[in-house]
Amino acid sequence: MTKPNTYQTTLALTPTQFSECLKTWQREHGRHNLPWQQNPTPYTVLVSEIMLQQTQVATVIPYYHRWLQHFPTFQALAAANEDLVLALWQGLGYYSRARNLHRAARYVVDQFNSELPHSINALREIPGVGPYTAGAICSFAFDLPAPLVDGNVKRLFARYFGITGEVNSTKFNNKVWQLAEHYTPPQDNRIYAQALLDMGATICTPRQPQCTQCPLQTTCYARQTQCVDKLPEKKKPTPLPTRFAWFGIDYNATGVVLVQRGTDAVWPRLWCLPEFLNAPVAAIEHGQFRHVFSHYKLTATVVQFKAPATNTRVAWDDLPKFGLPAPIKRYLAKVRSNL
DNA sequence: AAGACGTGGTG
DNA sequence: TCACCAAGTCT
Repeated sequence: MTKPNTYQTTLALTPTQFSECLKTWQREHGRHNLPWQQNPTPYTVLVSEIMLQQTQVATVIPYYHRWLQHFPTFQALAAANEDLVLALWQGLGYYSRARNLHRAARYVVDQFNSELPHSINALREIPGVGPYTAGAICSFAFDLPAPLVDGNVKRLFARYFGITGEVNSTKFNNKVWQLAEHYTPPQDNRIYAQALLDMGATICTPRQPQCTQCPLQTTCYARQTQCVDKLPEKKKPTPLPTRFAWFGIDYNATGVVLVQRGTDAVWPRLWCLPEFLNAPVAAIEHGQFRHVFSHYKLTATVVQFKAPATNTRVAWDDLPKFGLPAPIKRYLAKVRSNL
């Protein structure tokens, strides 16, 4: 007999009660003015969901508007040039999302006649669309009953249902998805799904959750047992290692030499100062910068060097046309301001 | 299964 | 300065 990893209180709401409670809360207290909630189409839902992966709402908003101005439809995006795609994603991070979204548009145009399918399985064929995004598209684009699990849902469910085990372990994830499916309402899933996200973002927050404002407080496992700050269980993070890198700079009053990075490195396909694999010998240092990634810290040294005449020299005024890594963009802005 | 993959906001 | 976090996916 295995120990159950879920503790349901006798007070737990039925799926119907649970979804009705959340939907009522959403109508009164949820977010209704986000840009992608205004006249949503399957395309705008896909764009917003990809941009919102691991990225906060406030950060996404300006990118979302700019994106739709340049690429209003699947067809427009499918026909776009990759440099413009990356330039418009510049600063958002996780750049494979941009290339996947570009590929997704081509896939939808070619395979689905420019219309998103309604089934989870078909949606999952699309580059960059994983289990969460497929559920989000069904929910937000089509108002269909489909489970959706993101960080908000994991946190809210872990607390409400008392799901133990390390967050993102296979066992934990399976349990959350199982509950998400069980509690998905057959009708009005769009507003229910939005309620899950908005509750997680505004009430059931990671730190200092607003339990007194929560419509689920009287039946919440964590609230009843006063372990809200213990759930979901997180693995202690290992400190980030530090790596070193060296970049060469060759510039004048007109512009600066840039190279396009490969697909297998960080900052794939972005334009960057040329990177040296090893510390250059006897080079003149031009400057340094530090940068923190999700999985390591970078200490970078920039050295002066003479680039081959065949290298691309980008005019200062043309930099916005290229996608540059955020720290490189900052560094070059400073260089230019000192000209 | 675990690691790669960005960045900016916040306490 | 620093730890933690944010609507995950891919390999």
